[in-house]
Amino acid sequence: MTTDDPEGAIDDPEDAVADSEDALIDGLVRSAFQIMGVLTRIGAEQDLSLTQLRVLGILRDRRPRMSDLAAFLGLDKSTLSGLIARAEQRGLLTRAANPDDKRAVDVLITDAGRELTGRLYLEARAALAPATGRLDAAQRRQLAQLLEPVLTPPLPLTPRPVGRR
Amino acid sequence: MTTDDPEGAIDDPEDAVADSEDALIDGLVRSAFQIMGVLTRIGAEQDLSLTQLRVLGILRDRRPRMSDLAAFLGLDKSTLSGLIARAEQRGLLTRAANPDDKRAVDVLITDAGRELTGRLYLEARAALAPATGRLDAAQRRQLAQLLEPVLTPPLPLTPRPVGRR
DNA sequence: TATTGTTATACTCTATAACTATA
DNA sequence: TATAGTTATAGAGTATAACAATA
Repeated sequence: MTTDDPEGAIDDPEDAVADSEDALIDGLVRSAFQIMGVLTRIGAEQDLSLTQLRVLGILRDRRPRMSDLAAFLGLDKSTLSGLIARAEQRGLLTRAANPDDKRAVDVLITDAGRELTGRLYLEARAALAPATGRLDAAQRRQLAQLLEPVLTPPLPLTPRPVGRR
Repeated sequence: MTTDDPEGAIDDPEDAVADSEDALIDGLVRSAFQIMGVLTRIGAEQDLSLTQLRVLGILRDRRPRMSDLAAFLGLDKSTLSGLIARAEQRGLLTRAANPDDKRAVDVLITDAGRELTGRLYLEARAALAPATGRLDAAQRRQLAQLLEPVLTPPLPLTPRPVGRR
């Protein structure tokens, strides 16, 4: 693939590196908007914003305090207060005092929230199946593996008490 | 990789397919939130919403009518009216009568909008470099190639007059 | 009649600022 | 003093409904 840019040397190795980054970022950005579109639509059908859906997904195996959750989401703590309050009124999650710090408030998913979240994530998988199905199983595994190093580490899991699952 | 789920048959080929889909969708969703986070932050520094930034990116080589743009973005036309009006007031894009249909309005990027968009996309690439840099160039190319079949087709490009670039 | 786009309205999301309680 | 969280406020994003102009 040559270029007709008179300023750039043809076959410059640095250009090749930059091109592979451009193509990758273009693909990542496009896939991001596509995924967000699916999640936004599925959430909207249940009057859940994208952020609320994301929070519920996080809470499935975590019990973070407000401030940690806000930092992870990149939101101001005041934004999270309202968001959590609305979801709490709908019975999807609860707030509980943090046992170690009387200033802090932990956020927990409820059974109803867990049930709804599980249902919506199945819907998302179904909605994306036509897209992911254009790869075979080996390609899907390879894509997931290549994605792994690019991903930011998630919020740490909250350990479950021994003996429960 | 075995499972301890007592309900599922071990090494069931259908389970393996489902697992590869789950892992892929998990990675795609996580990468989507990561990319959105970067774009949201970069846009916010210029008082641009994620959607406005996306619109500007689309307009770089397209001149869609309002209704087509709204449909592609998955937004109501009334939502787009406000969005475009605010960006137009800032001089980043313009509306022009569609020559073929007197009801329709085309959306065009301005020179200022193009300049800003180019700058922000460079910023996004720089912000994502630590993440994409965890792959070498060959891996980046492979990742982009595997992503390609998964992606929804973009809005059609508006052909440029011959002789211009 | 149907389509394109705008406007009025209402609600959610978001950040900033000011506040209380605790560390 | 600094940190955790809430509330008040204001602006942007979003959809629904009603409307005017054109197809």
